[in-house]
Amino acid sequence: MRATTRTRFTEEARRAQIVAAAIETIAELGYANASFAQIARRAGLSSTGLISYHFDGKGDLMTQVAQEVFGSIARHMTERMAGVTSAAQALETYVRGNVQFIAEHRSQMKAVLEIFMNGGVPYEPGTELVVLSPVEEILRGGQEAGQFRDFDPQVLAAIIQRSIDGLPFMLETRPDLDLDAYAEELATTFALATRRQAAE
Amino acid sequence: MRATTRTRFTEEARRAQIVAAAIETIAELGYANASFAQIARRAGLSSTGLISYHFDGKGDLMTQVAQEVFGSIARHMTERMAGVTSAAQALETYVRGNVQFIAEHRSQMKAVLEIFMNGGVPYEPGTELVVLSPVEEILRGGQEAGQFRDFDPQVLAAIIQRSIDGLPFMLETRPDLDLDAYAEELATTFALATRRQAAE
Amino acid sequence: MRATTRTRFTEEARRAQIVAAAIETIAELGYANASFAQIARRAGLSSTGLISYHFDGKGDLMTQVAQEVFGSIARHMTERMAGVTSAAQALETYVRGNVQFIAEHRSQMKAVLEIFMNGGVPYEPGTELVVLSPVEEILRGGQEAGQFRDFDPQVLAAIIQRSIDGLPFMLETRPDLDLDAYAEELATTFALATRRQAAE
Amino acid sequence: MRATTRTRFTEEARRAQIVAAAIETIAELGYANASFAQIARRAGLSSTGLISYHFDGKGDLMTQVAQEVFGSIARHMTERMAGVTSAAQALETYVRGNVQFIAEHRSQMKAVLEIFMNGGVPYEPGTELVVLSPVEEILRGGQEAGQFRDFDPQVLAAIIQRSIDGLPFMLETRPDLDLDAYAEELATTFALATRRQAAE
DNA sequence: TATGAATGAGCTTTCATTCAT
DNA sequence: AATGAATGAAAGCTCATTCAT
Repeated sequence: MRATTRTRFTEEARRAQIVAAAIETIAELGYANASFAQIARRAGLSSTGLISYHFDGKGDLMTQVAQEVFGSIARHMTERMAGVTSAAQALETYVRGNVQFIAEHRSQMKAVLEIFMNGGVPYEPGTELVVLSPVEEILRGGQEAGQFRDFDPQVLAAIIQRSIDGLPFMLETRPDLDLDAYAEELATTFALATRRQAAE
Repeated sequence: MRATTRTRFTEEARRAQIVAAAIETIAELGYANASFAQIARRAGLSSTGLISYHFDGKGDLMTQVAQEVFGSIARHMTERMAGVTSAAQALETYVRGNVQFIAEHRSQMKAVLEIFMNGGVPYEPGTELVVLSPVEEILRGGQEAGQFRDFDPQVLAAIIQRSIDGLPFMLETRPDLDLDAYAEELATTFALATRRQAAE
Repeated sequence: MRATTRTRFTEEARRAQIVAAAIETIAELGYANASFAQIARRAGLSSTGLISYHFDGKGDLMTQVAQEVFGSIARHMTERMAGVTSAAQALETYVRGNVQFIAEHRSQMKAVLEIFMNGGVPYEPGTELVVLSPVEEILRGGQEAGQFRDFDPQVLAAIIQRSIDGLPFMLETRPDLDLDAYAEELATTFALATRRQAAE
Repeated sequence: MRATTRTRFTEEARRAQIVAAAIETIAELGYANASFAQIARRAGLSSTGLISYHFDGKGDLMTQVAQEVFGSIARHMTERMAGVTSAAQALETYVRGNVQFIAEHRSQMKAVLEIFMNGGVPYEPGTELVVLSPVEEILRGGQEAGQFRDFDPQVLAAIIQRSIDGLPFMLETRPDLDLDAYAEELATTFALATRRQAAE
């Protein structure tokens, strides 16, 4: 019994270690250059075969990387979104929370964006990796409660989400970007863009 | 109409054909899978060597693709931006013009974005491919003229440009998206986000 | 004796086998035609990729070939040069020893000469592959000891070394050349060419 | 008639021009890198196809290069060997004449040696490119006339010829080599090595 | 005679994956 | 569970040669 447990733990530890190395590799070299050889080197593995052994192909590894990061974000955001009441507050919290997470996990975000940009996650029907953006729900809620103006929630959600996802790229160009100011700018912009208008 | 005759191509015609095939290939398979073999297949070439014969390596081909598309955009936008007077009008024209161009050249835009996302264009000093985003200039001009509120022009420019660049990807998920409505939504959003506020 | 068993090779054994196959290939086809494909065929490898796997490029393989052969020569000659006293004796021993080695390792010598003729060994500063010709030292020593006549040691060294290096090529034209006679002829020739002259 | 003559002249002029460009190319880049593309570039041709048109393959071109150079040497040497009487004088004249020719035609010699080293001249039975070395004849004549000591003429001829052929390589290492001194050294060396010995 | 586009084979190298141990 | 040697496909690129014009 014990042995099995220990084995199981080791297995998972290995997988986690490989996932971490993959994140590091992709963030550093880009998706295109993130070969198993590079990942193995960073993980201190003696063979790329070990990656194939623990993961069902490259697509599987990338899926695990994405899930790992999305899990982190979800946990991070769930905490912050807890006591929120109004839609405006929810939107601001969402934006600020995301910016903060990205600031603290640059490599992870870079990696997961690289993977998505390159179609690294194989699409399997029924295996929805990403839940529909929570932004859209927030926006829809705000409209139903009469707090937000009339707009297409899907479009505005896309705008907001892409602003957030653009941060890692902006950080490459401007590594010393003031992240509080950036969050502030985003929050203001989307507050103005969503609030009910005086003339309405 | 497509002649199957074994026509002898002139250099320029072949280059144009290969560039077109490259755009098609990248739009269809993504940058990572756009190998010379795939491009040659789509162009009906007997050998990948012909691509190397006409272009000075893969980087050169990608540069040509980018220049071809950017040239198109530039011509398209120059026309539309001609009679613009106010900063607000400039911004709206810019957004609508871009959306229209993307709508009419989905593959081209997809291709050029894939290339840039993957660093497919080799950087040569002095060969600035892209002019600094005109959006930032518009925003800065609007602020100086007292037409726009106070914000970081670089940040807002990034938000706006990314909203526009996101369209090709959105079109993959929602191919029947109402593009006029999309443009309208973008124009409204950024008008609200940039205009001087009453309370200010 | 040659086992056809699909034996698993150890790294070093494979490398040695590939080096041997490379020597065979170069000796047979010349440096220009000694492609990885040809070498792999002679080594019974399923893929040229295996050579890239074991060696860091073609230059590395060629360097290994050269080192292998030079190591052999060095060991062979070190033995023979042991008890030598006079310069004349040293020169004769050097010539005879080299001829004997070449006679017994025709392919190796052919290969290494092809490699050097074609610049197959990439030059890395600090990695001196070949020691400066010992012939020159012998000649210089003989002059200083008053045993040899006055001549430019560098020029005569070049003549002597090229006579020796020419043997593999001569063996191709005359495979049944009497090597003892050849060595004898060389020894005599250079003895006469170097000794102090009566009239001097 | 005229037209034919003119045409024929043009044809030959082209061939000569290509041969000259080939020599230049090989001397500059080495045999391995002397592609038709490089040769065409140096000849100012618009197409490599023109080389294939004028020569029956790469081997043929290389043969023509070799013949061109050998013709030059032959003319150069025939002149100098004219009034020679004794074998010793013939040998000295041969050595000095060759050194002089090499000094004045470094590129040609480099090229022809590169070609031979790399087997660039295809062997066709009956098409003996090189006449048996004149050195051997000189040596044999000297022995028959009782002017030279007893040795294997073929071996000594090889030694002498290789000393001469080694000059272009030596010139690469020591471009400012004193060629008169070199010729002197060679002449002395082989005079000593061939003359009848006192004790004999 | 000359052009230059096209061909197809060849090159070295990298890759994810498999498999005996 | 882990190793590391082996595989075979694919990559970008260069080459000598062919051929319609």
